[in-house]
Amino acid sequence: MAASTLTEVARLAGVSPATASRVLNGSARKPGPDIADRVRQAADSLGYIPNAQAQGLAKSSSGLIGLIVHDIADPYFAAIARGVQEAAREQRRMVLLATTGGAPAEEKEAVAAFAARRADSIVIAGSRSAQPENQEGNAELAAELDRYCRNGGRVAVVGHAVVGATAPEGYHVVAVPNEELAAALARQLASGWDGDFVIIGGPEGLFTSDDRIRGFQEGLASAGRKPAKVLRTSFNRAGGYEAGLTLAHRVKAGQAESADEPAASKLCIFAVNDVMAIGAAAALREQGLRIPRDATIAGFDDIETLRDFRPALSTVRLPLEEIGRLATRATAPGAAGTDRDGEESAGSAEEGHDAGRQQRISGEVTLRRSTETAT
Amino acid sequence: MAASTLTEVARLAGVSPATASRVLNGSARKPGPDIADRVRQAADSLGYIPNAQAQGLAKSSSGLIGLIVHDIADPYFAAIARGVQEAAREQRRMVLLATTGGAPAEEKEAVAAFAARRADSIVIAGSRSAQPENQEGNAELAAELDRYCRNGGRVAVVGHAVVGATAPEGYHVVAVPNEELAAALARQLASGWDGDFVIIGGPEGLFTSDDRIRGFQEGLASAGRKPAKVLRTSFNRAGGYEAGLTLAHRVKAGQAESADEPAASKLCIFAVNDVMAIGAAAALREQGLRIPRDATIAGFDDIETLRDFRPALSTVRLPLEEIGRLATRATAPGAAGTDRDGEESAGSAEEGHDAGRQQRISGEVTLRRSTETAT
DNA sequence: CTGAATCGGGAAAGCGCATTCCCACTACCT
DNA sequence: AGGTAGTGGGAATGCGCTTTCCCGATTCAG
Repeated sequence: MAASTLTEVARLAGVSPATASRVLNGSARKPGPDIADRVRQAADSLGYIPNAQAQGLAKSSSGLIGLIVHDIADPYFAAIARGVQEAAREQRRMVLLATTGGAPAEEKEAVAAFAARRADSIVIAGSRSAQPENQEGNAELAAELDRYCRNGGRVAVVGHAVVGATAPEGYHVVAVPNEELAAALARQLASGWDGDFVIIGGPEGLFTSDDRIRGFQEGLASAGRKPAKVLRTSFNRAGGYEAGLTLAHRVKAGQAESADEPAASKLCIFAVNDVMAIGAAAALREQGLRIPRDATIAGFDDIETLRDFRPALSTVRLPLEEIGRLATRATAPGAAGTDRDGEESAGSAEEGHDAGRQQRISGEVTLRRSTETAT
Repeated sequence: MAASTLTEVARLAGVSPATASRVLNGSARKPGPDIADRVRQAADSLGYIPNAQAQGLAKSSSGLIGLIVHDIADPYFAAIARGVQEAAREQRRMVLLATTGGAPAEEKEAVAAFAARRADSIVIAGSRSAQPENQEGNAELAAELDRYCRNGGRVAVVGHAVVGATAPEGYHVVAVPNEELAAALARQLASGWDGDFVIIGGPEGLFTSDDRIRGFQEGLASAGRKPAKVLRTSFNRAGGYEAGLTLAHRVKAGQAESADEPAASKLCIFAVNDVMAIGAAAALREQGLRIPRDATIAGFDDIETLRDFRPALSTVRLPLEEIGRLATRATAPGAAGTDRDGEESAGSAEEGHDAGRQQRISGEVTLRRSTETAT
C-alpha cells in the first residue's frame, strides 16, 4: 500500500509540506488562492490520497467507530448496523465491524482491537448476560471498556449496561424498555384470550430475555392472570424450533384428551424474540398445528424481513435502526456529555433518567394475525 | 484517545523501545526470556495497547479489509458480510464497512476512503450495473480501483468484474454463475409446468438481474418454450410487490375471462431474487390469489431468513457466506496471485478460467412448495 | 589463545502527516 | 517615517512504532 505522499505533492507544487497540508486537509489557515490551486492540481495529478493512519497518528483521532454485534447476519443486528452505519456516515466516520457470537471474552478482544486502532467510539449491540460462565469474561470486558473510556474513548451500549462497568465519562447506554413493552404485550394479549400462556425464553442470565420474560409475567399478573410457564432454550431460531416441538406435543396431547373442548388445550405462546417465534411456528406447523387456530404466538423485535411471514406475527416493534443511530450519535464528539443532555433529538427518544447518560427508546406493541383468537 | 505508549513500557521495564517492540509485537529477533518477562510485565501493568495506526504507518500495512455492500440490513449482503467477517477473523484482520446503496459514485468514495485508511484489501459485493446514468460513476470507480491495486491493494469483487477495470495485479473476481443457474431453474420449472412464464426483473443494466433473466430465457428456450415476458422494476421487495400487483390483476382478468378453464390463466413467476419474490407473493396474496394454486413463484438466492416463508419458496441456493469467505481469502496476502492457483480450498469452489484470477462458485436449484403444480 | 562469527541489546532514522514556532513581508496607524 | 499588527509561507518537531544499523559481549573454530 504505497501511494503518493503529501511531501511529493508539495514538491511537485513547489511549496512546503506544511502549506500542502493546509490546503488539502482543512486547516484554520487558508493559503493564497494561487498556491492552493497549484497544490490541488499537483495533488490530483498525482492521485494523492491522504494517509488516514498518519493523520490519525498526528492528531490522535481516527474517524473510526467500532461496532460490536453477535452476528451480522442476524437481521436484528443487521438492522442496528444499518442505523449505525447511517449515523457514522453523517459524521463522516467509518465503521469497523466485529462479531463476537455474544461471548464476553470475544467482546473484550474486540474492544481491545478497537482501542488499538484508536477508534473514537464503540457501539456494543447484543444482549449482556449474567451467566456464571461469563462472569470472568464480563469483568474483563468491563475493565477493558473502563480503560478505553479513561483514555478518552466513548462507548454506547444497546440494551443493558455492561455488567461491572463503572460508567466512566463517555459511557452511554441506550436502554430498551424490554420489560415495560413485554408487560404491555402481555396485557394486550390477555385482554383477548383467557387461556394459558407459555413463554419461550433464552438461557437464564441473558438480560434481554430475562427482562422480557419478567415483563411479560408482570403484565400477566397486572391483568389478573396466573404466571406463564417458561421454557428455556437457545436465543435463536433453533431454540424456538425446539421449544415449538415440545409445545406442539403438549397441545396435541391436550387436544386428544379433551376432544370435545379443543379450545381448552390451546396455548398463547410468547417467544422472547421474533426469530425464536418463527422457529416455534415452524415446529408447530410441522406437527400439523395451525396458527392461530391451535395456538397463538407472539414475538418481539418486529424484524423487517419477517413481516411477510404468514400468519403475520404479533410482536413488539423496536426502532432498531433508530437505536443504532442513537447509539452512534451518543458517542459523537459533540454529543451529550456528562451533564445535561437537553433535546436528544429523534422523536422516539425520551429523556434519560440515569445520571443523564442513559437514553431510552420506545417500542410499540403490534398485534397481528398470529394472535387473533378468531370467533 | 491517549494511552500508554511503547516508550513508556520500555522505560518502565528499563529497556529500549526497540527491545520492547521486539518482545511485544512479533519480530524475528527474540530478546532474552528475562528481559521479555520484564517487558511483558511492564506492558500489562500499564495496560499497554499497541497503537495500530502507528504500527500501520511504520510497516505500511493496516490489517484492515474494506467491505462494500449496498445495504448491510439486506439479508443477502448480511450473509456475505458474515462470511467476510469470518475469513477476516481467520486472518486476524478487521473489517471496515461501507454501504453505498449500489451507486458507483458512492462506491468510488468508499474505495477512496479505504485506500486512505490503507486497507490491505477490499471486497466489493453487490451487483455491478451498466446503466447509462452510472457510466461516469463506473469509470471513476474503475479508475479508483485500478489506482488502489497499483498501489499494492488487493480487490475481490463478487459477481461481475467492475466495468472498465483493467484487471490489474491483485484484482479478483468471485463469479456467480447466475446465468447457468437461472437456466437450470427454468428447465426444472418447465418440466413441471407447461403454461406461461413471467419474469420480474430489476432495472435494465443491473448485471445480476440481467444475467438471471437471460439465463432463465435460455433455459426456457432449451426446453422448447417461448420466452417469458419481463417486468422491470426495482431490485428490492417494493419492486417485487409492485410487479406482483400488476401480475395479480393480469391473472384475475384471465380467470374471469375463462372461468371454465382456470389453469389457463395461471402463471409461473420468476423473480430475480428472493426478496422480490416475497414482495410479489405478498401482493398476490393481498389480491386474494393463492400460491401455488393461482400462480407459482420462484426466487433466487435462498436467503436464510426467508426459508420459513410459506409456501416455501422455490429458489436457487447460493452459498452466500462461502462467497464472502472466498472473496476475502482471495485477497489474503498469501493467496493465489497472478499465476497458478492450485487448490482454492472450499468444496463449492471450482477452478477459475479467466487468467487464473477468477473463481467460480456453484449454486443449486431448490424446488419447494411455491412452484408445486398440484394435481 | 586469538580471530571470526554470532548474539543481544540500544541508538537512530524514518513512516506520512499536523502543527507550532519563526521569519519575511506588507499594510496600517499615529 | 517609525513602529506595530497582521499575513502568508517555511522549518522543525513529534505522533508511536518498526527496522536498520551499530556495537559490545559471547561463543566457537582453528
